[in-house]
Amino acid sequence: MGRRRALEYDCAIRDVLDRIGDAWSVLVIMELSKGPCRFNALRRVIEAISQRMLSVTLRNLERDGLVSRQVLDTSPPQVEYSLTQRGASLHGAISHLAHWAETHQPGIRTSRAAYDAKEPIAS
Amino acid sequence: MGRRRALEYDCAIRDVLDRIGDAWSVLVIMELSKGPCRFNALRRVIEAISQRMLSVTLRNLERDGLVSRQVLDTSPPQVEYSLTQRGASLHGAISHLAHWAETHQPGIRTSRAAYDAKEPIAS
DNA sequence: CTGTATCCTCGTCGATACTG
DNA sequence: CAGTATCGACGAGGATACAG
Repeated sequence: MGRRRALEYDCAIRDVLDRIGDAWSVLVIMELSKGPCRFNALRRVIEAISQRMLSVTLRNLERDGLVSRQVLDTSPPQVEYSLTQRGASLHGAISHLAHWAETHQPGIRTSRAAYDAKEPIAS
Repeated sequence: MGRRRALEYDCAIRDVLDRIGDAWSVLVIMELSKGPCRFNALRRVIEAISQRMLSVTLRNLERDGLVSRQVLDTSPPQVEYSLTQRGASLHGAISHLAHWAETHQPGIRTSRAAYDAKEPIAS
């Protein structure tokens, strides 16, 4: 799955990062945390995602029991995705990290700018 | 910097995940949280990492002000890396996620096994 | 010891076309 | 509407060689 396993070192955290470290999983989780959503509705909200990646991302999340997939018996058939309890729990944990990120983002941006200023693109 | 930016959507959290979502940053932070460490010492601890990736990872962490680089005036010259306060703070946030991971890993493994059992490798 | 530069492989993802 | 299959392009990263 994805990139080569780093080590046995800290399996648990790596498992999670392998899942949410990718570009889209977090966005999907964030969106689903607002409530259930159908496939194409998600596509519209997360504009930049390709059909393939949304499909892959949802399947992986479902596989880990973070998202549940409910086929609605309508015509044409619709599929509704929603966070499971575990998914909601992960959303909470992510929020914690997101809070850290928001708190420290200004400082990080400053650090980056300072660093880049000293190492001028090295052409 | 890795992959294409997803969206403006949730910049802060994406910034962090772009940094720690990769295979090595978390391991480096974990290791440095135990105390300062030199380049090759890190290499030995994180066996699977290539020289190049350790270098790249450390530089990125330094750029974000998460790790500080201290050149020791010895012969031959040595370089000691350590977590900054911000880095230590991030380590705390990661630990929170790691705790979630450890708590839920058994359930996730179970879910995966159940899922995979239903979708037999499709060869 | 602590890196950087180059090359090359291999996985990842977007585009496209097609199915239920 | 909700996907899957195939293909091709791109880029991350390992190996290696070299530099300070």
